[in-house]
Amino acid sequence: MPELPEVETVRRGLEAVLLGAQLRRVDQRRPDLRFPFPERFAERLTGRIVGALRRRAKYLIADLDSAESLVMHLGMSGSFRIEQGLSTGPPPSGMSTKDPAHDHVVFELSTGARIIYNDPRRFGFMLLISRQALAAHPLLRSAGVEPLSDEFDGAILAKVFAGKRTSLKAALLDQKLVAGLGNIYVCEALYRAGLSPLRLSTTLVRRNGAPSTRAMRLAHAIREVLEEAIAAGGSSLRDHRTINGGLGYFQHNFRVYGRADNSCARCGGTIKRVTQSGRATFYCGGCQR
DNA sequence: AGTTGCACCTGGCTGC
DNA sequence: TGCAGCCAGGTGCAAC
Repeated sequence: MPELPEVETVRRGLEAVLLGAQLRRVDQRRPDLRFPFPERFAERLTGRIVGALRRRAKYLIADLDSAESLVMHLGMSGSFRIEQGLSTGPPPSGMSTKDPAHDHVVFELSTGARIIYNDPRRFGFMLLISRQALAAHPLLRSAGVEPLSDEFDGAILAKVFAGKRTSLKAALLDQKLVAGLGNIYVCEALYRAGLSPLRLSTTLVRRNGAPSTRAMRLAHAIREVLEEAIAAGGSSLRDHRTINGGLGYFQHNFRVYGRADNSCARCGGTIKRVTQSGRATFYCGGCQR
């Protein structure tokens, strides 16, 4: 599930129930996810009030009234769901009852709602970082430009691509260059921009460092695909769902991802699947150059 | 220093 | 039906 649009969708869903709420009880059900939980994790959270829920790159950041922030990453398979107080009996039809074996953290709120973090593969993690140290923390400090920020444009892309020896695919997946893109949205953005994922990233930079028109096209495509995905509630692959148990819809708008051997809607060419640095890349050999 | 490949983990799907 | 093998949204780190 979780690239930028999915994390943003989760943020919006959680914000609605979390903002201003007190964490009445925190149930940490195992010692670690990808990393060990922080020392006295539940204790440091219990009684705290959430003042803001932000996103930076693929991280969710909950600012607490204790001068610490809870930083969360969903990894590959992490998800949250919200249960309102009365959770006895069967769930409403159409809502998933995720397997409780992978419910690793349960936050009980003063409002009676429960927020449950589920993560089968346990590639996600949670950290507690003092707000003062937050900006300087390696995870956040090294994160690249936010693709939905005002400053994001072709010129920024040209700047971060300059001197790189890698393909566009690898460069866009590098969180230190552009924050929040993952395998799906990199494939989709490159398709929309008509650029081959195999192309060297430096070919989007003019000799004087200025962005080429390709760089501007790519910046536009990235912003567009992310905004559309967020508007659709993100993508729901496999069993991933939004906070309320509903599905995101953007997966129906994939134009190349997961569509190997289908024909391209733009040029009629055949969509290819290749492997780049160990990950599947989908693109149209006909119209992506 | 910059890049690539592997490891981390579980579950779902495919094909024999 | 059973099961081995492969694949998956991410990312840190070891190895070139």
